[in-house]
Amino acid sequence: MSIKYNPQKIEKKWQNFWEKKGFYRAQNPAPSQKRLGPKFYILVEFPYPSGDGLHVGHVRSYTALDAVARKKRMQGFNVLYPMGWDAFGLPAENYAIKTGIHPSITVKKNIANFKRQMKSLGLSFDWEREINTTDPKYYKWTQWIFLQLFKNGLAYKKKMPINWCPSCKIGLANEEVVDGECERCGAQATIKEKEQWMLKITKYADRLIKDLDKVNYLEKIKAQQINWIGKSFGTEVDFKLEKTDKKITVFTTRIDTIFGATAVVISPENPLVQEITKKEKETEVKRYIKQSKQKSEFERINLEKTGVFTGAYCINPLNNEKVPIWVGDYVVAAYGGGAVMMVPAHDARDYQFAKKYELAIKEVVSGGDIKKEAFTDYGALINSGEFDGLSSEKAIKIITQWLEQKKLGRKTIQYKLRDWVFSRQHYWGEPIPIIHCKKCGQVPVLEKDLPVKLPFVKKYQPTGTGESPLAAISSWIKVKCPKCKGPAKRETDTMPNWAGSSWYFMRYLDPKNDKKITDPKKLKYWIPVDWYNGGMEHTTLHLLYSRFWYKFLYDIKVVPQSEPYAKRTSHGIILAQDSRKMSKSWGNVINPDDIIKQYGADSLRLYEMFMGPFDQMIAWDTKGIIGVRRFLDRFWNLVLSCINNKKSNKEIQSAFNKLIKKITEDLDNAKFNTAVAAFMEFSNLVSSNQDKTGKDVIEKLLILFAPFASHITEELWSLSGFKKSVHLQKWPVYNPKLIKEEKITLVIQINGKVRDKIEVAVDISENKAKEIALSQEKIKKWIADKKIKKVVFIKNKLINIVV
RNA sequence: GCCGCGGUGGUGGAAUGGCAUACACGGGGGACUUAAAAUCCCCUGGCCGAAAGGCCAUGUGGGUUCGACUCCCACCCGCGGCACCA
Repeated sequence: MSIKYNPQKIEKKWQNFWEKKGFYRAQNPAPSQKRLGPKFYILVEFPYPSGDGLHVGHVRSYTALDAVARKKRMQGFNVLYPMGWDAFGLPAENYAIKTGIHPSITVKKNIANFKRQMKSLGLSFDWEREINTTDPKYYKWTQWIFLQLFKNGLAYKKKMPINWCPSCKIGLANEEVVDGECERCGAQATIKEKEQWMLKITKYADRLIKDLDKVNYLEKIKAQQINWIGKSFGTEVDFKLEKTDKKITVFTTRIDTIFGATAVVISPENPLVQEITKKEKETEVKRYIKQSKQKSEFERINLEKTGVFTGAYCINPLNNEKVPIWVGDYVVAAYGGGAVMMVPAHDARDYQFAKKYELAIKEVVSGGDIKKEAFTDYGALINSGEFDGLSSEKAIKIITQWLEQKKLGRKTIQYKLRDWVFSRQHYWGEPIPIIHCKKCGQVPVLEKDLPVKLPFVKKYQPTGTGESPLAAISSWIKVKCPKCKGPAKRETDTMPNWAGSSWYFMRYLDPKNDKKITDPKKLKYWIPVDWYNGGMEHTTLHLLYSRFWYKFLYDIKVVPQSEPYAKRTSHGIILAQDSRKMSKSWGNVINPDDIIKQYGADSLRLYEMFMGPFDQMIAWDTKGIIGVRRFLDRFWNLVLSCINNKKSNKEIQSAFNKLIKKITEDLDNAKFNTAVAAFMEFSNLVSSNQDKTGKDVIEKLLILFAPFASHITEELWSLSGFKKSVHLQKWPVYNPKLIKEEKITLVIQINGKVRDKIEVAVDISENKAKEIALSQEKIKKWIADKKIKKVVFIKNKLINIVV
């Protein structure tokens, strides 16, 4: 064995070679390129280029899908596998506050590092299409989409509670609030009302659920999205206020229990509170509302349910009973109108509330023991007048119809999904392209004036008023109103992190187009993304947001389909060796650079695919990577010792054809771990049959293995004397004839237990098999003088003799 | 509480109705070496047995089936998501 496997020596060489040759550039369709082959668009989530560099979790997703991309190219597909940078975000801004270094400089540095790391892994990204969300040429189009949303009435401003740190005097993003405290200074975070830009995602709630039928996402992803949107069918009922024409409308999914409603409870935020509260109760109610405003989210949810009587009453439309109206902060303001009917006998929360305030508990559905606890199941109605005896299911239908006829209620659908809070009071984000004019109101920036560039500032410190740092740059703020040319002011809020990533997959198709967001022809050719992989944590935010934007773009005829991603998978996170999360503070972070340096990129790639099922969480184990490296060493020697042999024998050929089948299928099904295991298994077979394995199989084996270990295969391929890259070879196709066995091992069972195995010709008949089986010494012993009751024969698998 | 996923050797895991424990790690033994590392070869679920062989074992308890890790029912445990959503 003359040459030794030395990844450090060969990997860089081939990475440079591939880059120079431009193998991985996707071809856009043009009239002259008729024979491009079918397209295949593979997308992995682009990273936020943090100062910490690439995480082994990124590597897991990128290398697995890199293997898929490489295989698809070899199968003749025109593959697009792009990469870019989701570079707006708080860490860069916080770093700027600390050091005064502009975020764009930090980001540039981090991107260079990420890119170097990705290249050192031998990933086949098409770097010609690299995008960066903080590039004005990119965010011009993010702003453009916002303008379309605004013009179509889907972007609006509304007073919303935001997290506020009274010590830093700054609005906090949800992720900056840890256990109710400000992440920076540890002060108790409070709530502050502020005007916020909102996007009307709720308008798309139903379609976002329904269209999941059209796509191939992992079931758990679909389930989580459906859950998050939270569609529920129910009834709205109007409770007339006593002695007025006003009414309170409540939402319920259990209209069958309305005869048991002993109070109506409205949330403290409900504007009706002021209107209805009786004089004598005013101080008490005001005090209560003030108190609940000071409560943290945690307190509101976990402490005892509380409330206060307003002194007012309304009328239950079913039985005309007088029902007291209470204010309670356990009622969610933003859901179902912020008002509920309280049915203590049949709702656990209402039961608790009623016990505390000694309100009546009236049983109207039989089946439980309401002295002990609320009965929340369906049952037969009692104490419900003309509806007595009906089942809950029927009563829900009939009572709703009754209400509809009398115009006192209606069937309705509620969603848990809320509109998307789209404003951030931060510097490092896309400026929202709106101009405020005293005369004309909110005026969109003219499209020809896009992008609204983020101005350079000297101070990134928060302003203390809750406005973004942009509010301090008067020269930037002062503009002419595009409509009336009068003096006006720019919007100073910026967009959230999620903005740039909500449409980035479109820009890869046409990254340099400055006339259009993307050429429609290219959209038509490439979209949908054929396979999108990313983290489970993005299911309910990024994935949903981007589907929403895409559907909107479809509605305004910018894109040709209504769903952007045909298939979505998710990789499990990689924990540290100690099974905790990798974190700098724990000191258990694995840096891909170190692994590559020590074991080579191919070992890292292969290990991350081999470590366990792709979608499952798993702990890092450095022992495992040593095992993979050992395998590569053996593989190297094996190839070199067999590559000049003549022809493989039947057994090897048959095993190899099975391997082709397995690898092809496993890659399509994201079963990377078993694919790698199959390579190991086949190598073990070759290892003990070296003289029977020839170049016919070895050459194809290199091709088959190239998507996984892209460097070692390229080196061995070239050592074998080939000039053209292994990655430009055709993907092997298995020969069904060679896969078919001539002989099989037939399992003989007695009463379902394996007692013997025999080698027989394939497709042996039942009678023949039975004859042979019964003649086996071992089997004779088991049967002895017992009577054979039944014989089950499964062709080419087993024969089971029941005695 | 609701939704989803999972529970298999000492460890990561394989097998979705038909040979349980592939592949790898770790462990044990041997070869090579003055020695060690590396490498190579053999063994490695538990129990009984000298061996042949047998019995037991896929979270627990039932069921369906000639046959169950796999399907059905009930339960226990772990993980992830949502959660005062009426």
